[in-house]
Amino acid sequence: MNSAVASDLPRYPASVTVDLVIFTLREDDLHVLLIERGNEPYRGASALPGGYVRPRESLDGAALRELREETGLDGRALHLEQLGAYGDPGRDPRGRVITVAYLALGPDLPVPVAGTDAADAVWVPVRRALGPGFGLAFDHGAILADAVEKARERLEYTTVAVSFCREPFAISDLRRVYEVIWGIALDPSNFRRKVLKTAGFVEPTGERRAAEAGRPAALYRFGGARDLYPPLLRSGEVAGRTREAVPVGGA
Amino acid sequence: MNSAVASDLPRYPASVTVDLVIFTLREDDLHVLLIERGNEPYRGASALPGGYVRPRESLDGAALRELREETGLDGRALHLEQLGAYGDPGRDPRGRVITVAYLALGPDLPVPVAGTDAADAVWVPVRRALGPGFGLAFDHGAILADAVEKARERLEYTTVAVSFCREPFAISDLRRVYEVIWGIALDPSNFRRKVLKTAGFVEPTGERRAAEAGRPAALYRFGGARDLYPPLLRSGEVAGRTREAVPVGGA
DNA sequence: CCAAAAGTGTTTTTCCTACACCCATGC
DNA sequence: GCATGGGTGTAGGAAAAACACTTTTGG
Repeated sequence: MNSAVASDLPRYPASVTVDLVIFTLREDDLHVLLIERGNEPYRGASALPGGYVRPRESLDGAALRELREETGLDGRALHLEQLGAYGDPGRDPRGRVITVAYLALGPDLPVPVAGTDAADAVWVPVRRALGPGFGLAFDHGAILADAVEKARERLEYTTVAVSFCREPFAISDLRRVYEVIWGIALDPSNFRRKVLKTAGFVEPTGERRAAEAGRPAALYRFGGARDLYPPLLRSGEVAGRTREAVPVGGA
Repeated sequence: MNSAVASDLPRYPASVTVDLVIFTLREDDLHVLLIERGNEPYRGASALPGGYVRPRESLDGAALRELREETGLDGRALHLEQLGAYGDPGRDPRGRVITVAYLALGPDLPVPVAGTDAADAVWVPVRRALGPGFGLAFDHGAILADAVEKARERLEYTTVAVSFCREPFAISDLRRVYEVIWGIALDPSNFRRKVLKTAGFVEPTGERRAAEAGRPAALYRFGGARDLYPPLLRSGEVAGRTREAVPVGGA
């Protein structure tokens, strides 16, 4: 009640964790890194990687550390942003645990290395992780669904799609990111024009890539721009070529 | 280090608070509700209203309760959404306190009533609260700056601007919301067309409002739509009529 | 009548969409 | 050659921007 003052000593002890939603593209499908829980509660169930925020650690710092521990990757190499805080009273049966969820996006990452914390971590197609009968631990299903929607939205207004591509990449690689995450097919020529016209989205390396089939593709690297202006809106879908979208409850 | 498992008992006790950034428009200026701290630390400094999340309370629930306590208003009447979590180790000298910030938007709200928790709460122009020499407590300056940027962004893609208008309102009232928060002048006729063309943004009441000057304005109420598609982008500024923007470090 | 704000109409420009077509490579 | 994906050209349309103009009120 004395909240307007908020100067009493800290009260109502709780634990604070970070949980990571690490997305990558594997075999033209959106995958999320999940670990299998070895202890109660939810023993044997899959969960998002995460852990406690340490006493002298910032939230971002804890997320970076967990990312390094789980994937062996430097967080500065991939896109990392806060999704939001989740703190429903019943979300952890052990007591009051608030978690701060982070969204991480990276190019086709290596299968987690044995010997690390992430020995039991696996890449799971998001479609399957959100499907019926999968049963993610805690409220991680809701967090994952929010993350998918956030990622879709970020593709519209920012250049984060390049985080999924290893440099150098072709325009079609970038297009595939949009198609897989949005679950729709895009017109290759219009997509290309849009990307090239947006200053700072990509810049040519001058190289080309040997073709599996067809003409070799010119290669690009990230151009440094963060925002997409004007945005690349989801509406521009090609009729009749709709991909299967990851089903998520309406935004 | 055992973070991949994350099944140990809760550790590293911390306190969790919610802080509210409550925005309203007063005299064609964006204002934020601030309280004066009566206790250490930061005694005498201004701070965002907020308080501890109680043991059996959700984060959203705590935000709604604080909002009611601070403003006497029902949170369902205004727009309320989570901004994010802030948890740098040094942000509260008393110990480990993580705060979850919320953004609340409402029409010109009454001056807080004496006798409540908010007796010492006042509306402060955001420009002044962020200006030099104001010195908000804790990291509330950073939270406020983030809130301003978030609000600006929300105006582009959603219909939240109506949250600042008391119904029924004129199109020009709505336009003023955009102009004040974005700090730019908009073309009245183009703005009008855009709003009326967007299905569900506003609907006519049939009434008109007596004019202070000029022709009486037709009145509208909210139309129920949440998203703006296509968005109302900030670029559409009228040259030469730039308003003073609230200065905030680049997005 | 004048000032001021509401509201309409119209032209220009910019961007998106659809789709036809050419290019470069492997087989 | 021909299949396959990369890449260019272009016509049509939707929407935003710029701005001239009309309407309705109070003085």
